[in-house]
Amino acid sequence: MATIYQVSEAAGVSLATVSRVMNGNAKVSERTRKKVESAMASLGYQPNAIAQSLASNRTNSVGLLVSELHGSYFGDLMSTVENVLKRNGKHVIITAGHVDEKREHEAIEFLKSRRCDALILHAEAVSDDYLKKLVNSKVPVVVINRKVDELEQNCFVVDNVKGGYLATKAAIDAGHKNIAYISGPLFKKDASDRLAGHKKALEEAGLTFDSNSTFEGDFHESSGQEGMQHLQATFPDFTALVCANDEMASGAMTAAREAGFDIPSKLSIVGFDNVLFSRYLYPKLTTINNPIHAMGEMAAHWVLEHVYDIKSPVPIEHLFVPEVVDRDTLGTL
Amino acid sequence: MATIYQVSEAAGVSLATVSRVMNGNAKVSERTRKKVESAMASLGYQPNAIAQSLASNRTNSVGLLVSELHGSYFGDLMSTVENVLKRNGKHVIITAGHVDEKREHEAIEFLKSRRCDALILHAEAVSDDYLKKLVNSKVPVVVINRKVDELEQNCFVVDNVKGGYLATKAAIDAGHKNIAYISGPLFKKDASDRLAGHKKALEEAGLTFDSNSTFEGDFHESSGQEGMQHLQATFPDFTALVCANDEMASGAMTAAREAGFDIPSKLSIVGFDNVLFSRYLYPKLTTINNPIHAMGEMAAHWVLEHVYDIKSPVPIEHLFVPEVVDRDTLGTL
DNA sequence: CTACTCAATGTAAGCGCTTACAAAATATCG
DNA sequence: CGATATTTTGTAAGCGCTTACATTGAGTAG
Repeated sequence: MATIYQVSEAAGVSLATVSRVMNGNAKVSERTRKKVESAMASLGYQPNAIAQSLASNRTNSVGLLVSELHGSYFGDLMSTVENVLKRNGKHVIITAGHVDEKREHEAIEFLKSRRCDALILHAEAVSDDYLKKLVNSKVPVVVINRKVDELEQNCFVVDNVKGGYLATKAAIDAGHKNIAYISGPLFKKDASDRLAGHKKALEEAGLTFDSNSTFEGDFHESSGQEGMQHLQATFPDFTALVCANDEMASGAMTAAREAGFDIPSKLSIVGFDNVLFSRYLYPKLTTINNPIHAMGEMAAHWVLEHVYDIKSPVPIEHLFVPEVVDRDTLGTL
Repeated sequence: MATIYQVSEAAGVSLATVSRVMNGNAKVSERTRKKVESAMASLGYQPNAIAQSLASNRTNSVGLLVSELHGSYFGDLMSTVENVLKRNGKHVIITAGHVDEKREHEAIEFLKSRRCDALILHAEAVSDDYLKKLVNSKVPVVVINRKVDELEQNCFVVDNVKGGYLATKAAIDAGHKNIAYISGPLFKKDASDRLAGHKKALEEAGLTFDSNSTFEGDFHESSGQEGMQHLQATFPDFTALVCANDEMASGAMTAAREAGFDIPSKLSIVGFDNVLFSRYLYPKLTTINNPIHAMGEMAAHWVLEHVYDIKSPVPIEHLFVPEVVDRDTLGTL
């Protein structure tokens, strides 16, 4: 593997000059630039990014922490972030935290040890305090899908309360009065916010909230099935079921079908997130759009602007509004 | 950010000693190890991975190229690879090639410039020659889902011909005689292999292959819908439809439903890959298991064994056999 | 022709580590 | 107890770049 030194020799110039043409910054005469470039080409020279980073204290890479490497939600997030960053010549280093405090912590430390120029975190398990400390350290950080007090400027979140509200409101508007709810794990802020929105919509419509109408799931498919089964016992007669995400809605649909409910004639279902596969489901899932794409883009632009001085083409927003995606699983009563 | 130098000062030892306790390799007396460790702790020292890499010529990271960062298939692959590598203290740097020769090439060059210790490539667009050159250069490379002549030892593939054969055979065994097929883009080896398997099964059963019975899709959902519509015109009366992947099968199911076909009573459908969501579909998709999980694991173990001298717990295999996953979309005639 | 600019290039000191090799400290043994 | 083997520690030379500063060499004005 050729080094800059060999290039400089071949081109008959100094290291500094080669470095200059590589970085295109300083003024190099056309003649020597040509010489250097042809030397590079003939040696198949490829700069050593590691050495560049060490010397320049810039890695041109931003760390991205997600909970999992699979799943539609994270797939969308990773894709979006990578796209806008790559378009600007920056690279993404992705790690997974698996919603586990220790592993998230390690993942973040890993990204820091790789000297990422900035971090984009979808951190679910790590404490607010840790995040605050992180933000106050040297490395620029943005947090996705989590609002931390005092860190508003670094957070990009969807209005989960509103989303939860809209989901249930849609069911109410369709004439439903007995509405069951499968929540996410309530220690997670987004899950509890969505539930809060659900309650708000009920209240506003003069419906009373019955604690038997709710099942606490874990955001995974299977807990949607469990929830459906559980709710049939604790809260029979519900005509609509709102789920805190699409995975659980899918599970609930399966369970409902097995229990002989036709969707949506006998049971309406509303999801949340609008992940890609929600549209492949049958019937196509009515859900709440979670603008993960927009948030990822915004987070990436924030980084470009704050770290690399590349102005964002769009104004930086921190709060995103969810919307109802009306498809086929919500029937009028 | 503390450096090794500051640690060495605080502990009253030399750089080398600090380095030694960090790497745990050389013999350091218990006493000085303690001193160094407490100095590290009190300084919050975190080694600079970049500097370590430059000095040691080891990055402890392996590059992973996938076509996309989203999608079940790649999600599974990334997860699996990351899991086994992380378990062994290695890190994964993920990039996307987007099935475009130029972008794949760039992505690989990026991984090389980051001095990854090894590369795991799901490369679809780059030429065989390029891959051969790559393998013959310094960096250890493994290729997933693509068999390159002369590079058998570096390739991990599923037997696509057999998979295609099994899918169609399953339909034949269920009594179907008019079997349509939606293939992937035929310039891709896996797509053409699967189609070859399909033809082989037909032939073996004494059924003649009618070119009107086939539609060339692009492996995406929407081309499944198109394919279904197209085939109704060119090859009416088919009772079973075999699709070269699950996404297209899902699209075909949607189109079939819209056209009023009940699945599986009026139309049977068989997919390929057994991605996660195939089980969420309604009816649950009968498909061919593509052991992407196993391949990812194997690729990771190959790297651990060949690059890091960590013996693989399982014998290294290069060819994986697909199997039928019998669910609800294949009906007997 | 000399003095002075200013652009183009070179020199060399790091960046934070690893690791041969050398030196010092300690253990072993007759 | 001294000589030798062995363990522990230190010294210093890189790894492949970037970049502040120094140098060179034209070009320009007087």
